[in-house]
Amino acid sequence: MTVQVMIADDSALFREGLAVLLERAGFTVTGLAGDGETLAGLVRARPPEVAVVDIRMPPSYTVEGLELAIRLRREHPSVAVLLLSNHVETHHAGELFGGAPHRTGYLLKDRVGAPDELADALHRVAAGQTVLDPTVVARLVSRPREPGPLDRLSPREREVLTLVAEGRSNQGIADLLGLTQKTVEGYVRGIFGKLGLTDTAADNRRVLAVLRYLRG
Amino acid sequence: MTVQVMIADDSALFREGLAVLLERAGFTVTGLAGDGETLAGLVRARPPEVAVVDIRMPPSYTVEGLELAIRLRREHPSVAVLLLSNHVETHHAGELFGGAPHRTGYLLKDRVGAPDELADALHRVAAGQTVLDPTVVARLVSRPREPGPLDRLSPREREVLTLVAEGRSNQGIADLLGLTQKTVEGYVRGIFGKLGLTDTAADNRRVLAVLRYLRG
DNA sequence: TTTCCCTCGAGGGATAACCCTGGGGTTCCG
DNA sequence: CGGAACCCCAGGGTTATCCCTCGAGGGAAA
Repeated sequence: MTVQVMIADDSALFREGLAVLLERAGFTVTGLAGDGETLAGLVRARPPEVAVVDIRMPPSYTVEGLELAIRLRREHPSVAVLLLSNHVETHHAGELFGGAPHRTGYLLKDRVGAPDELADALHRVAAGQTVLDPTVVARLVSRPREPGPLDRLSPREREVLTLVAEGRSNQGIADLLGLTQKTVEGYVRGIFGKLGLTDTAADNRRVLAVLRYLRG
Repeated sequence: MTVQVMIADDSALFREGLAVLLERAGFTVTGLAGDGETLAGLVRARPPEVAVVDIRMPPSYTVEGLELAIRLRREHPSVAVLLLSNHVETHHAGELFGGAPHRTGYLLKDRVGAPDELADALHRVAAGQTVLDPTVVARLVSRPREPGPLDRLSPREREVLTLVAEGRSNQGIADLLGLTQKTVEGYVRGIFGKLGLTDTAADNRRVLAVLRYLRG
C-alpha cells in the first residue's frame, strides 16, 4: 500500500512539482496547501501518514512552518512531519526536536540531491525515524550557542539598545521608557562596556553598538 | 509536435519537479542542469526551443542566471529564455530586456499560481513574445529609479557616510581621508541636510543616517 | 545574611558632535 | 563672465553624548 502525504509550500510551482515527483515515487498525495492554516485543516479532516512542510509561508513568511510542525506534533502525533526549508532556522527548531523527535525530519531544499533522497526520507519519518540534514544537526548540537557579548546584556539594556539602533537619542529613549535621560546614559555606558567597546578617538561607539546589534 | 525545453536551477528538487510538470503539460524536457555553465554546454550541444533559467545558481549564487540569459541571447538567439527567480533583480535585468526583448521572459516563482501559467508563459516566449511579471515590469519602467536621497550625495559625502556607517568618529574619518575634523563635520552636516534629517531632540541623526545608508 | 546583579537616579565634568558664518580653491555650464 | 556645485578649512558657539562617583531599592542566589 502506498504512503499518504500532504504538502504545504507557498510556492505553487514547487508544491505541484513535488506532488508529481512523490506520486511517481509511489506516494499518494492527499492534500496540497499554500499556507499552514490550510494544511492544518486538511490534516484534521483526513490525517495523512506524513506531511511535508515548508518553513517560510504566508502570512508571516518567517517560521510559520515550524509553528505548524509543533502544532501537528501535538494535535496529530500519528502524522509524521518533514520540514523542508531553504535555510536552517535554529531558533525555534530546538523546541520541536527537543521533546519527541520521533516521526520528524528537517531537510534543506538545496541539499536534497535527488527526488529519491526525499522519498527515502519520507519513508523513514513515516516509519518513526528522525531525519536531519547534517547541517541542521551541527546547528542543533552547537546550541545553546556560546554566549556572545549581546547575550550578556540585561533585559533593560537590550531594550535600550534596540531603541538606540532605531536612531533614538538618549532623551528620546528616556521619554519612551519613562526614564530619566541620566538613567539612559547609564544603560548606554553599560552596553558599551559589555560589548567590549573601549573609548578610542577613532570611532563612534554608539554606531558600533548599533552595528553589532544589527549583525545579530 | 511538442516544445523542447531545458531547465537550469540549483535546487535538484525544484528542477526535477518542474521537469515532470512540464512533461505533463506537453513539453519535452531535453536537459537539466544545476548551474549555468552546465546548461550552456547542453544548449550548445542540442539547442532547445526554450530554456528555463533560475537566477541564483552556483558558483556565485548572485546573478549567474542573468548572465547566462544574456549569453544565451547572444550565442543562441533562436533559444527562448524564461528567467524564473525568487526575487526581482533589476540591477542587470535592464541589460537583458533593453536591447532585444523577444523570446525572453521573467517570472517570479512565488507569483506563478499554477503550473499551467508557467506552461502558457513558455509557449508565449517560444513563440517570440515577451513575458514579464507585473512586478518586474513596474521595477523596470521605474528605472532609472527616481533619485532617492542617497543619490543626491556628492562623492565625497558618500565616502564620509560609508565611514560613518562603519562606526568611525569624525576625527577617525578625518585621519583616514587626510582631512581636518572640521571639514568632516561639514560633510556630515551636508549629509544630514540632503537626507532630510532635521534636528529633533528625540533621535540621533548620525545613527539614522547610518540606517538609511545600510537600507540601501 | 551576605552578596551580587539589576534597576533607577543624581551631581559634576570632559569632549565629541553638532550649529552658524565666512573664506579659499577648482570645475563645469549657460 | 557670472553662477553653481564641489572641495577644503577656520573661528566660535551650543548641546548631546560620554566619563566618573555615589546612592537607594529589589530580587535571586550562595
